[in-house]
Amino acid sequence: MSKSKANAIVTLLQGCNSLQRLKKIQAHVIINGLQHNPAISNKLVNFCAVSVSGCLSYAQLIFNQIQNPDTQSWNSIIRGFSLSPSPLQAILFYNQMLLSPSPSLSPPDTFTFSFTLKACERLRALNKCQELHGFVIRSGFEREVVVCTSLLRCYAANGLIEVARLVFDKMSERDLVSWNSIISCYSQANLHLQALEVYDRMRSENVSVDGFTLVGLLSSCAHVGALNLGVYLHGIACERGFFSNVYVGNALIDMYSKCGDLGAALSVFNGMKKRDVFTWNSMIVGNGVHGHGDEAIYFFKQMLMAGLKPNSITFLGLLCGCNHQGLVEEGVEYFHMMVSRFNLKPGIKHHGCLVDLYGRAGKLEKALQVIKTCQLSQDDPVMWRTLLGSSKIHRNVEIGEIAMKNLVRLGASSAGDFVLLATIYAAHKDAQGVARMRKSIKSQGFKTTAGWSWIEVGDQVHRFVVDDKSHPGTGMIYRKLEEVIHRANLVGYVKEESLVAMAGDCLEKSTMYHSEKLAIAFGLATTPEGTCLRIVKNLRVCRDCHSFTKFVSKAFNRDIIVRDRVRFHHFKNGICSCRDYW
DNA sequence: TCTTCCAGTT
Repeated sequence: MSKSKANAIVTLLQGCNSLQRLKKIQAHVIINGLQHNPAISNKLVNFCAVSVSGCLSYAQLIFNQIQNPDTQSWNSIIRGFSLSPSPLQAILFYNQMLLSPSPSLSPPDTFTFSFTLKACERLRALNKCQELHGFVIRSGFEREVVVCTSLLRCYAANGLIEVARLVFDKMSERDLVSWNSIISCYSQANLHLQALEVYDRMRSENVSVDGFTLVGLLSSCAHVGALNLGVYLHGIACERGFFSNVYVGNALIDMYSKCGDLGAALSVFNGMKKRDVFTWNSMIVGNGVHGHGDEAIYFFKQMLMAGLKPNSITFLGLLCGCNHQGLVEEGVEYFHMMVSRFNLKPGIKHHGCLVDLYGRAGKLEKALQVIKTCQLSQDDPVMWRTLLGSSKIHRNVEIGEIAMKNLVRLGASSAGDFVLLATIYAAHKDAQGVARMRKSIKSQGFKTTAGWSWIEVGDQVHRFVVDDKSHPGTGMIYRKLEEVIHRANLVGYVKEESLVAMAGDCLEKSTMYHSEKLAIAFGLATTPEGTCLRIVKNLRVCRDCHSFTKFVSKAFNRDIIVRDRVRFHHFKNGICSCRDYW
């Protein structure tokens, strides 16, 4: 067999772009007796496993015929399977590799570890990840940036973010991908403050950012409502030419709309040259959660005109918009359109939107019917809780009790649910009903979810919980709060005693120092006159805090935007954008 | 070779 023939075939393989053509080349390989030439086998496996999707079984066939696969061939087949729908195969090949008759001829290298770890990441195979970690250390690969980055991602995917951080901290050398990876791992683990802290460190170490960094950071800014930092990152994106990156554009839209600035989201949208489904969805969802149903519908229509196919998230955004604006007919129409026009099966969340849509509009029987006709919904506490919420708005005892019974049946009833039903009884002056609910709460010893609020001042995000005393400026904050309450009282604020307070010591003790009040006091004390305060809260705003914030916006002449668990409240001059309906 | 965006979740 001549060397030039082998070289010619390798060249042919390099230009090959289809399986059909590959099979022809393979025929030449066999005719010329080159099937055991390692360079050629390598190229063949690599081509099938990586370059053409769906050829993995063929790659495996060729691989099995290689008598003594070298490291490169093993890597090709492991990589192919690590990215495939069956990553477990990649791990099996890795095991085989270690057990091969002459392991010294094909020792695992950087590539082997990173591909196998990718498979572990996708499979959430923690044990294998730990085993690999040990081997990486023993074989001296822990100095390799790529291997360590793969390791940290693998730990993070398995929920061990602290271990991921440890791996990151111990790296002798880091590249931009490792920085980006730790940021995105934090962001995906909902540890947004940590993600933003990594950026502080990047800045102090003079590491420059790229599109990936920006996307991870913007996503965290969106979640904690860190608008100032988001705006700063927007500036960097424009300056360094990342604005044309569609991922960055989408992350910017999401950040602006989650931080309550839909105008800025729109201008980013308008400036984008390339838009994908994410872009449109971000606009539709953004308008939806702000209660701008008609705007969401407008963007949906534009999206169709631009030739894009909506997906299930598009419809969630649309339904959410219809919901907050009370567009019942439109919402129902879109719900049915999912199947009839786009062949998308509504999921549990779409049903949830429909229940909410009917419920808020007072069509409680219809809402109940939706739950009853969907098998999945009947066993979902969120559905019944939604119905209970609607029953409270419309003071419907009968449906409220049905919802409560089902929550109890599912073992999912919480203190908040009993409070809701108690409110309905109270509205009907049913003292016995209220007493029964109070008793249930006490006897079952429910705990409420701890509420917290963030506020961004400068480039720092400050977090407060109920009756928080942990902030370094606690003394100043509480003194300011006294002053704020006093000035709010002067313009008409009266503390609202809610049923929650009536229920006494089994629920939150004091509505005086709810986390948003502390955040507001802190914001007023530390920002210049006239600055808009933006607060993000994990729960719904309570009646008293809602009223308090309205009066504060008037007394201090400040715009205050509160993003609660479900929607935005924009307080201005004593009035809230939700018109007290939330 | 290692990295990214849209919902909702008590």
